[in-house]
Amino acid sequence: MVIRLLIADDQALVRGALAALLDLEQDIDVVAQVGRGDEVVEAVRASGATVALLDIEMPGIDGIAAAALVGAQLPECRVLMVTTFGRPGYLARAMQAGAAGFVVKDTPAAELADAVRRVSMGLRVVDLQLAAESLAQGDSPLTERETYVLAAARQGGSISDVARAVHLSQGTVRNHLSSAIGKTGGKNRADAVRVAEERGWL
Amino acid sequence: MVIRLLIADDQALVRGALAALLDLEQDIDVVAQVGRGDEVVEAVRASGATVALLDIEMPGIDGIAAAALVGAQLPECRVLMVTTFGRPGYLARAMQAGAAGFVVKDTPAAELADAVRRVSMGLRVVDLQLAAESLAQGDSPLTERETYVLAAARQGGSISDVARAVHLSQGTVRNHLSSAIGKTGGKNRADAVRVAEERGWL
DNA sequence: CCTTGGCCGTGACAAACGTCATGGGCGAAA
DNA sequence: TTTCGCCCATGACGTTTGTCACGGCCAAGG
Repeated sequence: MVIRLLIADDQALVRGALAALLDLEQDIDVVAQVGRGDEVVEAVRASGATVALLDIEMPGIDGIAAAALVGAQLPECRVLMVTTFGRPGYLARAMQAGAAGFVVKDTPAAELADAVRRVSMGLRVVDLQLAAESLAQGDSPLTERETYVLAAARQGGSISDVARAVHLSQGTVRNHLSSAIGKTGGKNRADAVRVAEERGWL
Repeated sequence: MVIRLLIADDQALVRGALAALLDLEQDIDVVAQVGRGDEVVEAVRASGATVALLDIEMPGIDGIAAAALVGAQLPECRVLMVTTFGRPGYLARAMQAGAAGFVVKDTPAAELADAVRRVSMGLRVVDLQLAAESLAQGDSPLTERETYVLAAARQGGSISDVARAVHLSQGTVRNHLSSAIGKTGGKNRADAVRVAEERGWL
């Protein structure tokens, strides 16, 4: 049985290169390519793909959200996440969203086709080290609003800027940020943002 | 004449995929692949590559520094930079380092082989829009120490942390940072870091 | 020669920031 | 029902930060 594969990555060069790489395999057909997260579901439907290879960083919606949509609407299509950043939080969120596998972009190219095959057969594919880190670190301790406020503070504006952006009082914003700083162990707002990004909590 | 190509990218998956893509072309032979900047020169020498495809973000030394080394030691090998981030400052620095071309990773895959061929023939390949931005923005207005201090402040520590790291007085650090904030147009230290990174001034 | 500009430092001041205590409203769990 | 945690807000506090004015050192260039 030949695998019908969809590739989603925002970088056209990488997308095309991955397609070229995987098209060399006899048992894999690249039947669709998209560059935005919000085009994934429609493309899977139209192409009848049986496996979707999704990058996380994408315009529109990110790959994790796209994976959740695919899982909900087209469960016969299995999802393999592939991403640049091996952040443990990403793995956890991707699995929660129903992804069947998770591969980072610095795994050898030769293993990718195997990962696709395994996912296609219903197996799970995960990076062991990443899984360990993910377990060790656990879920995000950040509250919904804390995450939201921290994300809004990412661009680097003053408290009042953030407050305007999220429609909250300045005091409330400061409280949420203070709490986020405490939970991340950072010494700054900027530091907290950095840590949270690293952990995949944003 | 067949083109002997070296590919340097820290992400094995991308590296292999690009190799697969370009190996499909009759007039291109991928003769070497490396994952670190500091292995580029030796690999070019050993493989006799005539064109080097270099990513910028790499461990060891970055692609720009590697391009400078190749230009100095093996001028018969032309360099084509390929990078994720289309930062004008990167383009400027890459060209100063002797690169013959500059491609961002969201150009269509079909154009990459052409870019390689043009570079191989001695032509220059640059993204027009990026070149315009680069000219409009000009060189970094930041002073050497300002750049240094700003880079040290990147990790997100307090003034005293930065001061310790760069062996300067706290007051001096604040002056340099203030100046950098003014020149970047940022409203924060964090904001200034963000802007400077975007522009490729770090 | 003298001016210019980068570099380093000090001191002072206003604004922004991080922390804390406090309090009310709300939904979920015990 | 009561408790608990999250959410929102306020006010107060001490600290950090950003800005400015000022002075001294030094190398490059008019």
